[in-house]
Amino acid sequence: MGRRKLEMKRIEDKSSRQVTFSKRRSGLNKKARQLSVLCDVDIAVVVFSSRGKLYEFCSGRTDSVGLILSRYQKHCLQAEERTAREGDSNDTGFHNECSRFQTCEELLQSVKRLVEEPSDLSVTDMTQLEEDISAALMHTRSRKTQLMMEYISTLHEKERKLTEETEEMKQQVIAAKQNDDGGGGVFDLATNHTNSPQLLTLPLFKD
Amino acid sequence: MGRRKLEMKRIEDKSSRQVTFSKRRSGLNKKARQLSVLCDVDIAVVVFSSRGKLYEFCSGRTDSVGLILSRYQKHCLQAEERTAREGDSNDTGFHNECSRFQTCEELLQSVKRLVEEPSDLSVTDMTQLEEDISAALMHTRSRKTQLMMEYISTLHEKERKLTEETEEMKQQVIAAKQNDDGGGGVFDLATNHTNSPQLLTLPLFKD
DNA sequence: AACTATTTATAAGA
DNA sequence: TTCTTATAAATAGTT
Repeated sequence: MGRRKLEMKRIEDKSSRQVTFSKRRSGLNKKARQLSVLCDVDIAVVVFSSRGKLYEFCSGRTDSVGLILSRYQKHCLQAEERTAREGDSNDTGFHNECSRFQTCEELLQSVKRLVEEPSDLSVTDMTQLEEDISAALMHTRSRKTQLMMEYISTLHEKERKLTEETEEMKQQVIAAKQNDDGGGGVFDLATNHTNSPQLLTLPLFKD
Repeated sequence: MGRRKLEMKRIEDKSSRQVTFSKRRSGLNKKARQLSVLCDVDIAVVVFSSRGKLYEFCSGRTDSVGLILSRYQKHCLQAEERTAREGDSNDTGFHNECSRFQTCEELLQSVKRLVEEPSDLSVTDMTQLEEDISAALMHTRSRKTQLMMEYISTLHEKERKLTEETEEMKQQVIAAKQNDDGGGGVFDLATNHTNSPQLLTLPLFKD
């Protein structure tokens, strides 16, 4: 759409590539916003320009790319776990690759044994063990990062709510003060039940 | 664009909402693909339908939403780091412990060389390299965790302050209210604001 | 940044 | 669902 049809390949002229980027990026965001509103869905769009600059969009319902992304990660991990379980249903334990260790516990004990008593296991065995441990480590790390990101998201949300509440309070104080001055017929008793949004408990790093 | 202009609000009819979702989602992906090709950028799009189903798109250059998202997280953390240490600009290098590689760049290039051209380096050399890389990885990880913990601390602090402020406000409102008690009727004007939850934008890792 | 000639996307209908 | 088509929307090149 435009004066002529564009070939679908990288625009070589830097300047017009920049212009097209700007126009089409806003177009993409518009489309994303429309889709999210019309169809009632959550959308996040992340763009990295060739020079590494970050552009992001996300639908208003969540209003945080990070929130959608942590949801994405959670979704992926769950899918991963599902397929892992499908693969062989007798493996109740930790993950696919960990062929010989049913549980994390078991793995750790094996490692301990190997460290303590010089075993007669072959290099192949050790390689397998190395891979198992490495896989477990990867899994742990990814979960750790995911949990931290989620936790940060909840903190952001809390911050938002508290800021909101404080703003509200300020408004009320101003209103109340004005009532004192004028002595007129407007009063404010609302603060007793000012929807205090239950922000107190804060479980650190517990799912 | 269609037989008639659509209002920009949720389509109530479930069936046509589904049809529109399908059409517009593919449209959005097409737009994203075009933008990525024409302007040579990386794009990830994540959509969660209202029933929690995940749809994802990402540009072919990376071919992994996860990759782009981890880049997103990295970007955010770096931004956080920058703002966190506005003061001390004397630490120019990458890490302390990594003995032979001054910069991350240098280390990565060395590794690349070793992978590309079958080198004549000895096992000892490779072991050293392995240890260097491992050290860099450790360093990176520990720094990442440290930064996230610091960030969480600042969020906790913020939360504390906001809670405090809110408490104070409540006291003020109560005090103001008591001054009014002599007056006649009791009215409540405050709930007007209370009921508008006003979802504001909350940039993750910027502040 | 605005303006159009065109192309493209898509809402409704088949 | 898939295709068709009238119409709305996006945008390439221009000013």
